[in-house]
Amino acid sequence: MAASSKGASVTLPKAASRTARTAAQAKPVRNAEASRARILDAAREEFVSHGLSGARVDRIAARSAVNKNLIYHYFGSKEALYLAVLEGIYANLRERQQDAHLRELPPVEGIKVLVGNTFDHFVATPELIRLMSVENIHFGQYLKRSEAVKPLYRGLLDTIKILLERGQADGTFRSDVDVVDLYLSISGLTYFFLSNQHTLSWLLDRDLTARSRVNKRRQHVIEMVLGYLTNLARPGADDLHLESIKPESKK
Amino acid sequence: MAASSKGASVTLPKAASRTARTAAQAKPVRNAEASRARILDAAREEFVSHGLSGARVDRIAARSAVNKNLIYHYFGSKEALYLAVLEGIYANLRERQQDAHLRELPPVEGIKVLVGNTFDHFVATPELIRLMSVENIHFGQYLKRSEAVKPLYRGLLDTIKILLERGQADGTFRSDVDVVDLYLSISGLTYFFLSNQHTLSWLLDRDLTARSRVNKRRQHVIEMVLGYLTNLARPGADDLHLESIKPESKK
DNA sequence: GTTGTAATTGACTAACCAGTTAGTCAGAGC
DNA sequence: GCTCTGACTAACTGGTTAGTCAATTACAAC
Repeated sequence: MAASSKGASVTLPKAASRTARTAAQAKPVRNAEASRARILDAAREEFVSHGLSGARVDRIAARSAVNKNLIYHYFGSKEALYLAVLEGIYANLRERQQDAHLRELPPVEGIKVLVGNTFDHFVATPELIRLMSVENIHFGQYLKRSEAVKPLYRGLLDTIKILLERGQADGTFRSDVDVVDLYLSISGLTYFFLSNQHTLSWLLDRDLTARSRVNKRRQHVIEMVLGYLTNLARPGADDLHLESIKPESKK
Repeated sequence: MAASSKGASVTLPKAASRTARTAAQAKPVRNAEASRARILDAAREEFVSHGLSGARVDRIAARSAVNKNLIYHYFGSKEALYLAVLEGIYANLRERQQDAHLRELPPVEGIKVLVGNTFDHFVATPELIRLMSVENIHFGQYLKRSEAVKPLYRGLLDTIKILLERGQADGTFRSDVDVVDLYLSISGLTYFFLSNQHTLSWLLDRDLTARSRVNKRRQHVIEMVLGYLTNLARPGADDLHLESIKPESKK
């Protein structure tokens, strides 16, 4: 309405330089794919450091050097953008699913490598843990909209199961192990340490982000899992069982 | 400025009923402590279910049936209110610190009860885990302002240390265990399972909130910790050590 | 070179929301 | 019964923020 009459008279240094660049075979002026990718990158950073409610679309636009409206053009809404980021991060996990080769290793060796890989992947991808936390704060409601992620877990569980059964068959591993529990433990031993690093460092008066601490933790997690699996004596198993499961004070 | 002249002419049915109630020795019309408590309760609910950025002060006011400004009168700001909630939740942990009696138990029994108690407390107080997640999303910056919480952890760590050392002295527990790592493992085995229940239930196609699952998990966590501690063989210890700590692909 | 299409933009808006202003009201102490 | 303090409230504000409107521009195909 107001910005109407500025038709042809203005100088065009921008357009000129753009055409020049294009002629010089440099980056094209318009590049949908690149813009989309830049938006996703900036959005990941933003959601990772501020959560879903704390994230600001304007900040994402600024970070990706893109007009805010382009974000809505490509993704439709803040929540849809968040979901896209979430799927991207989980899809990244696909790499780790390349663990089929572990299935042929000796059980102890296989578990050792698997636990180590899990640990390393979590350490190398801090965004993963932070987004998992964010998503669980929101009761996992966004992840549930994405069917794509689910199958990835099947393979991981299968690998653990195969290693576990082989180890049980040859008498290396104890027999009373549930695959899901084992997976939860492998992940949990690493996850808590990393997801709560900030509060824990403060509360325990130890710098848990220090490289030496992280390496030490890696070692401990592996030893814990294997120590449990290879302990065939099952200490206290006599009175450790069902009768000790109290109903709990849950209303 | 605008709302000036409405001095004495208005009807006072509210005031009348209030006086009646007061006369009848029911709840007093004004009660600072009760209002403060109601605000804190509502705020805890709100922060637990929406996080810090997602929480709405207006909603807290509505939930606690209190005028919004009263919240500012008592707490000063949304962040200060959040901190008050946080301190309250952690102070609640003090209960669990009543574990001095564990120190006299036989080591295996002591660890068993300690792990069970930790698990039960987490299960019974879901707000604790959710607020811990929220706080870590914010890099623990609010908790760090509260010096009150820290000492609580000292006692817990001491208890674990005493049990551990007694178990090592009498040959029940392995010797290469770090107290901090052990504490992190005890908490982590429970925390991950509970904090990520929503996404995990979906991804693993198992209802992890089911009572039977939770009981099963409790059992597993106890067995894992004790299985590790009492495994004196230290399997793979020969090649499990320092040389396997790779520098990792960290930039 | 015209036309169609998708990329890209600036300017705008309506709702929201933390925090404020300017008070009223209840009761304790005198 | 007056006064002073602190509990409590209604109405408002200014800045923020997700989302929209109405265009303009680059590029490709014809």
